[in-house]
Amino acid sequence: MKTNNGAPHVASLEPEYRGNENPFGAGGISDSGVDCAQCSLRELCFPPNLADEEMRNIDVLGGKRRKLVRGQSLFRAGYPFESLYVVKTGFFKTEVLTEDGRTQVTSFPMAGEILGMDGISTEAHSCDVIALEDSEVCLFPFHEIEALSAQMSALRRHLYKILSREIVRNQGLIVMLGTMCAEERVVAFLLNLSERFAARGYSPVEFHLRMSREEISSYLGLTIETVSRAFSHLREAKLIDVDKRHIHLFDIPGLQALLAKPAAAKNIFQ
Amino acid sequence: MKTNNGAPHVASLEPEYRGNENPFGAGGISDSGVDCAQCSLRELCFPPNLADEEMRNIDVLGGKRRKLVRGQSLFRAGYPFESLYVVKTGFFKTEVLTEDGRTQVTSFPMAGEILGMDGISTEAHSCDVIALEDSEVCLFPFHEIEALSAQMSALRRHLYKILSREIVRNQGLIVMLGTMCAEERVVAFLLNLSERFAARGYSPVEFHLRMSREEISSYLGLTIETVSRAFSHLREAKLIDVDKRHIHLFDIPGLQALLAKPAAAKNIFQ
DNA sequence: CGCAGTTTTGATTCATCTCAATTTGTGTGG
DNA sequence: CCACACAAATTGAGATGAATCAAAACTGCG
Repeated sequence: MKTNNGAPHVASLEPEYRGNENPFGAGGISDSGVDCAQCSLRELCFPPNLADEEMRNIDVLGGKRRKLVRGQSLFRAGYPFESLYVVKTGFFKTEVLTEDGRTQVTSFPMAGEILGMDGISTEAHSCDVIALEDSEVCLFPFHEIEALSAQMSALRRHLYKILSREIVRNQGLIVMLGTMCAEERVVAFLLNLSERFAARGYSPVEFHLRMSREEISSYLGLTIETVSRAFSHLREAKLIDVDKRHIHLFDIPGLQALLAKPAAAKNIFQ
Repeated sequence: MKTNNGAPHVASLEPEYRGNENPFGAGGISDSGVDCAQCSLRELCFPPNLADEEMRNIDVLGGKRRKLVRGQSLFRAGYPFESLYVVKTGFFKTEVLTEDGRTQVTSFPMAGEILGMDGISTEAHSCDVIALEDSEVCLFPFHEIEALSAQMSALRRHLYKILSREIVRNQGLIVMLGTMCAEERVVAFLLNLSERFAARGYSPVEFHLRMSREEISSYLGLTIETVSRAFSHLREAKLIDVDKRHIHLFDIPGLQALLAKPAAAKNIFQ
């Protein structure tokens, strides 16, 4: 985890690939002899310590990729579930839609994160996934993963863990929405992005937001104006600098401290 | 799904079992030759259409049960993950605890629902599970399930689906917390309980709350007072009757209608 | 350069929280 | 069985944080 403090190095997950406007279907899928064993995201996609032979199985599995242009959807709610996806480059949002017409952004997946797990349950997706910038995903047809997981216990356990990790991640979001005030939510959001950039070798203190205020506010269960005011207030407090979508965190411990004094002080006596 | 409308039949999930005050450890686990094939919860626990032979495998797996008295914890955050559990009788709450000392109830599991899936990811639990009344769970040591799932594709797929279903369930909670106002949350909570009682053959219109107002308000991200006022308001509107923990839903379509007109009307133009 | 969309900022309203008091329910011991 | 204390739930009044409404500033794009 290098930090790149100071230097004007902005975290950049700019897409390596361009073009491909095909909005749907199998279009946009390439099969370009991908080598998962060499992939820098390997430890995010797969269980550690695989034997060479096992890794070859996975190469067969993960031979396909799909490119998406900004704004394009990877899948939408109701689409039949076919694959899991790993973000190779770029940035996405997932948006949940309910029967009664409500909509909420529930995550902002980035490189190495897995998409599509919602679909396993009913064999249809329950959310939209949309690229926030030109992006690329690796495609893993689920029936193939599933079959391979019969023989490869490491893969099977990894799948169980990935699904469970998503459950725990969502629990964190639930607690945020249920217990934090507006400014705390914004801080939690920034610190979460910071950590995830850091884990990928980018600066945890300076980065570019790929999502609009609207998308942030949806994710945080707030209005655009409240998010904007929270940013301004944090800037006045010299904790961050915000210039449009460019974020600079001046004082991460200070930001963390804002989260550490919750109204849940009552719990001390439990 | 029988409805039992009208009749003064109150949903009763009273425990069949009593006693056993052992607060922890292996205490309270019985091995009483359970027969999963005959269990009325079978279709909730296991994949459908298992061959007899496969069902015998599962019987071996699920031979253990654990009884809990009201207030006792099945596990707590930080405990090493060992088993998945299925609620046999009774009622629970799951409570998530964050590093910064926040707490929130995230579900109220009842008969047939599965507990412990949060632990797979890190091999330690991330929440507390506490019995709201004297209860009993069936115990499935995860390493045994996991091993059996190598041979039994139906079980393996069922596990993937169960984990995915929990992800989707949490998404619903996220949208509720992110988009609904206080009264809507309370209505959503009541309708959710109603459906789950109905699915178990109990009355969907008349039931007893096992949880306190405090626990409800934590789950809904509100204060006790706001929940209480919402109950009173719904009673004044003749949609429900509330008497302490006894709930009677007079007008389910009317309640559903309260959820159908969200602030997300703006989305019409997207 | 101008126009549409996005973001910020300000003024006001409103929903929910907070604080406080009352009611109701529950358990205990005389 | 009743009196009492204690906990849970309701209700009211007032404070406040976030939403809403409105306008200005900024950005990007043709």
